[in-house]
Amino acid sequence: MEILHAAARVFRRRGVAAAGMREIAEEAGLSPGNLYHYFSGKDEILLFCQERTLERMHAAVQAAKGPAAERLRMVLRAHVHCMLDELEGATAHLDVESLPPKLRAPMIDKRDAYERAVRAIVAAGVKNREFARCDASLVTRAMLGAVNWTARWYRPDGPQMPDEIADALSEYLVKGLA
Amino acid sequence: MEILHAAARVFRRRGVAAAGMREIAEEAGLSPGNLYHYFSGKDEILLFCQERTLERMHAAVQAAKGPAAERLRMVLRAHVHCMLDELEGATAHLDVESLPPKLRAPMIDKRDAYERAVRAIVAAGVKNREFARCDASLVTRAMLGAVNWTARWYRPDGPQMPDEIADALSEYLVKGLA
DNA sequence: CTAGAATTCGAACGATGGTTCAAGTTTTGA
DNA sequence: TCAAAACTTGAACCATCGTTCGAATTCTAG
Repeated sequence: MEILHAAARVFRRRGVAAAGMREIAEEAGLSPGNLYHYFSGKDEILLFCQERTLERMHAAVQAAKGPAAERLRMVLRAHVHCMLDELEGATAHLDVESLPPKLRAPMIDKRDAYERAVRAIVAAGVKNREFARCDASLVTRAMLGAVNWTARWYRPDGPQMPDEIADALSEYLVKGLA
Repeated sequence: MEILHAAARVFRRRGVAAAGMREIAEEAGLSPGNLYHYFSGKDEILLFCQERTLERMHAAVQAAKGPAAERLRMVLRAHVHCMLDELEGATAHLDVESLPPKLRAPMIDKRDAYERAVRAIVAAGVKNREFARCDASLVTRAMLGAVNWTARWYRPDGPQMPDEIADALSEYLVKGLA
């Protein structure tokens, strides 16, 4: 859906709270009122953006095979690409609080499930001595923080491509577990 | 200033954009209109909150002595404490975009100066073989992302104290440089 | 060709948010 | 003691935001 792409660009440019329906409408090339023929409101637009991204991240977890270090690198790389490739990822983990409680709860569940999945990889690596002993929960949050943060500083016209960032970042983050 | 503490709590609880002057006033124990006797508006309140935190972080950089690894750990630990100890830190790096351009520019300068200072420690460590070769800029951003992210998931009633989080997190982040 | 459905528009509504202000109250200092 | 300064208030103002709606336009199918 083209509208979601447009909305995601505005969310990213202005921040979710500051993004107005009028600006989203203009970015998508239709009138403000017309948005409501496709979505019930701003909340639903945000929800769809977030679900899209989070499903892509879940898929990356499922697709990861091999030793824990390798799986972790794959997931983190996919996560970075979600954040940077299209301009949509930023709203996923980053603004769950903007949703009304009814929509927020299931979204948080999915986000937590993703975090648990990543943590499980870390824990598995610790168990078979691939990684040093560590607080898997804390380390997982550190990793996710580092990758989520890319959405804040990445500039498409910067010196590095998303792919290089994904490589270098995931390598550094996994290295800290050795 | 007690008002700044109250404002910071509301910023943290609701997010900067969703925090209203009326709620800040109530949290601070005075009337909405009275806020304007102490600050020119919401923007200025946010600015002061951010400056306070950032100055504390700069101070931590100045205070750090010893080998690069040790200095880095000290800075990161201080950064985490800034985020979690008082409830004020979260607005610092996290919502610079909410400021109007006039106030934002000098704020971004200070934030960038802090980032450069941290990066300088990383680069110094690489230069004297304390750390492995790496992209100092990227690694610095990864570290800052990880510590900034703590403000998102930390809960005062959680199992870990800020001090434990600061220790474990800084240790993991520096370990990735070995 | 045409009737019905789908789409599109933009003005208007109600709510909310930051801010102002005239008027009261308290504090200060001589 | 008392006047000036500082502080405090709560209502009101204005802009903006999400949303609604009736009407106009375009698309679709028989």
